[in-house]
Amino acid sequence: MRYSHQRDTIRKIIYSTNSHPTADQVFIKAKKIIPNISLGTVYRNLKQLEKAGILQTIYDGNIIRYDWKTEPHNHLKCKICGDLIDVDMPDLIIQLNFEKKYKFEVDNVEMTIIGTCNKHINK
Amino acid sequence: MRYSHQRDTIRKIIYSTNSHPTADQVFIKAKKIIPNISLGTVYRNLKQLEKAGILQTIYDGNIIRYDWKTEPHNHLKCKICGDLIDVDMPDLIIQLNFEKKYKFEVDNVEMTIIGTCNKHINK
DNA sequence: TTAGTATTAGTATTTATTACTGTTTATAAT
DNA sequence: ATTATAAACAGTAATAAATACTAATACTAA
Repeated sequence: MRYSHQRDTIRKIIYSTNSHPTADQVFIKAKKIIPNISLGTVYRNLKQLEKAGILQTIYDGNIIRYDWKTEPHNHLKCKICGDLIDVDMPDLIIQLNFEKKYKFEVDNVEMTIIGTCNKHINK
Repeated sequence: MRYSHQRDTIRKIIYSTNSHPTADQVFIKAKKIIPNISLGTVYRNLKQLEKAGILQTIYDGNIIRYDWKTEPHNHLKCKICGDLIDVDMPDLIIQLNFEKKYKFEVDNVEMTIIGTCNKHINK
């Protein structure tokens, strides 16, 4: 993969946040650095970076978000603010259960836990 | 919610399959019963039936599918044939862990386990 | 039976994403 | 350094999923 200023900018945007931005949000940020960058360029590069294992796509309902964290992990989704919070999960227990019970070879587990994050819990 | 032939047909279509159809797949089936049914009608009624708790939406990647099973459950997704297989999950363990660890009030857990289903495993 | 309103079919619009095309740019070889 | 070449680009058009709109239709309570 040849170097390009646009792709590098897009990568840096993803790597500088934990907010799991959408393609459009990346586009908005990228325009502040490269004003005439094209939305198609953003989509194309996000896809390319994913393919290269440099970032990961996550499905938040029916919209696609991008995450620099490529190790397996899952998300807590706040129903109030919509924030996605990264969590590490011991998938192994689940994995083993299903392989036996359903004769199903597990590759990975996509999990979103929906609820209320600590910002909205008054203790 | 007032009776309508269209809505009842749509409900019956969902309730007669375990294939978790998309809105478009429901539309195709519905047209065989009501040839001039509109796609908008299908979308509107699926949404209405979901709101009424009569069916459930599930996110398969970034596409929306519909399921008559409204009790909490999760899915195994076969990467080869794309089939979604219903599974019951003891969510409670996960739920309790996250509530303590992240101060996060869990409502529900959306989980898809991706891998290979038993149709493709030659034993 | 009728009045009132939810629902409909059909169409237009919106939103997210991908495809296309002529131009630009990174980079390897001269 | 110059050039050749293919990757990448901006800009635009096209596609697909879902929603919004509107005049006509059809439930259902009175």
